[in-house]
Amino acid sequence: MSNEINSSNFIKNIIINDLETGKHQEIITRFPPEPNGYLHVGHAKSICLNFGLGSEFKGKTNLRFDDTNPIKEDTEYVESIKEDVKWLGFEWDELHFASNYFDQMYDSALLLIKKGLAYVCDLTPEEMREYRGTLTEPGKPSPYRDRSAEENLDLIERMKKGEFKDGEKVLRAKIDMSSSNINMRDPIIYRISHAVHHNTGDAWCIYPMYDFAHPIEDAIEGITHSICTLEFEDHRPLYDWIVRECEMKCAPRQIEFARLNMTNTVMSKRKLKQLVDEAVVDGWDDPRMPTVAGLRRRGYTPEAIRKFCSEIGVSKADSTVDSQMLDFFLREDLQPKAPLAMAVLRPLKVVITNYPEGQTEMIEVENNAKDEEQGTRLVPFGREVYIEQEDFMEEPVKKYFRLFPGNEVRLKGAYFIKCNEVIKDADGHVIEIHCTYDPETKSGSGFTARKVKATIHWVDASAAVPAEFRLYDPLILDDAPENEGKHFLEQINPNSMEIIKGYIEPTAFKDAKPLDKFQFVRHGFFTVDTKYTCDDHLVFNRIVPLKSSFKL
RNA sequence: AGGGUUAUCGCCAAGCGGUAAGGCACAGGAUUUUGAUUCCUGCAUUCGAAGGUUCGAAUCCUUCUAGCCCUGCCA
Repeated sequence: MSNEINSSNFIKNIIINDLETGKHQEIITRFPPEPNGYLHVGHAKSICLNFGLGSEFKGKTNLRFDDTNPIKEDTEYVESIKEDVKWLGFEWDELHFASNYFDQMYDSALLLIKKGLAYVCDLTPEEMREYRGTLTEPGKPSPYRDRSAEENLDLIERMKKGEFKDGEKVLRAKIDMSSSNINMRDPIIYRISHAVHHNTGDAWCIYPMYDFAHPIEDAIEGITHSICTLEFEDHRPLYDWIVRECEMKCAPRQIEFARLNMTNTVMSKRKLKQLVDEAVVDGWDDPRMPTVAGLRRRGYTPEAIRKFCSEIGVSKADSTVDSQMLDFFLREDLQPKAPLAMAVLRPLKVVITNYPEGQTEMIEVENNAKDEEQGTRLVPFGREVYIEQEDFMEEPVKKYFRLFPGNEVRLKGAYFIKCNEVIKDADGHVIEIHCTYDPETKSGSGFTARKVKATIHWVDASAAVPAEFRLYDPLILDDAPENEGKHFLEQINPNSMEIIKGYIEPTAFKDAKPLDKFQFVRHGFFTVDTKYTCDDHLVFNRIVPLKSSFKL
């Protein structure tokens, strides 16, 4: 996936400089997710950034699982992450697990102890908090801060052997309890956790903390540019301290950028997990989820997501990208690809009274107006068709130029029809309309004597295939002021999914497979769902509606 | 004695002392067998504010203001 990041950004400039000054001959980046959930579109930004930089500068990019906290991690997540990265179109040079470096990390911890730069601390979490100080007051040294290297070596060994319970002891780096940067106030670098790890099983009962593990992971892999999000800016001094004091051969450079925020989108792994755990959604791949798996099932394409990530840019300014931008790149990508087909979501029966009963003819329709190579197909047409309810108005409003009594419109690919009669049920609802057609107006015949101001889509009533259409709205209405302060589960839009039973023309879908994309005239872009699909009853997810639908 | 960081159009975002790119959104107009698409056109005398340096400042200096992050044995 080369040159999709074309625009300039500050990280690129740093890399160019590092290459030009000879600091590096080759750059190596990495994407380091913790396997504690599925990837979402925010991760896609990081993936595109890291892999994009790697390929643009002909360097390397690793996929590394930052699995240092066994209680939150699972192999289900590592598998899904691998799949999603591949689906997005990227290939990693090396695949690693932080947990495979546990031995080296432990050795580094021993080194720190020997250098007098780490100590075992017996403070309870509450005491620890107290000793840490506050944002405006310095911390005070732990009473265990001056234990001898010998004693610390003995204690860490016994911690490793499992002689202590969870939380009883920790290993801390000895840095500066009065630092204005709280991360430097003797941060914990190892904690005890008697938990089974998805990769190392029960081999370990002490696990390194992120601040200690991450720089070591990067350094071991020779990462030149360690790209992370803004909230780690305060951690950089600690990152550099660890690399230096652990005497790593390679000194990766941490660079922070602003994480992706998008309007109407929940971009928090924790909240997304909650939606799954509390069964608010169908699973991580629910089409309403902003997860990569959800977007895929909804019908988004890797190309559109990549283009989006490259166009939104990379900076350090907190920002919220308008989700309309993603929609735009989706339409742009799908427009020439997805064949145009006819589907009627809310059917209204039209009887063409002067069309011979029992007669059927095949109408030739182009598959994609933008791409002639996609050819044409034959669609059955007969005396009774379904049109969209909104394409008929008994009493037309101003500027309405679709069907109404006395008006003539074209049925796409077929004939002009004129509405003569409106049939209603006992309650006065329109249930059927009667029209006449003009045989001379057949599509392609060159008829020019009269013009119509509208063309509407239709499906043949006897040949139409029932189908289900799922329309989606954002799960969360984060723009609504009345939602402010509410627990996020109470902000869930109860109408985030609308299920509509309608009809599709039979022809275009004979060989439809899950994830095939279609453009339904006037309704937008749809994909065949990966579930709930059987031979004669397809379920379509609406990926994105047309830019602006018919506003009256 | 808190520290870090950000601020360019409604939303993203280039710009790095030589006189404000681009995209999204929006608004007009043209074409259209779907009011979509496509196609033109318009859209920051101004860069958070105020001073200063300079022939020249979004870019340099000073002060101020606002937002975001940091007090997990999470990452």
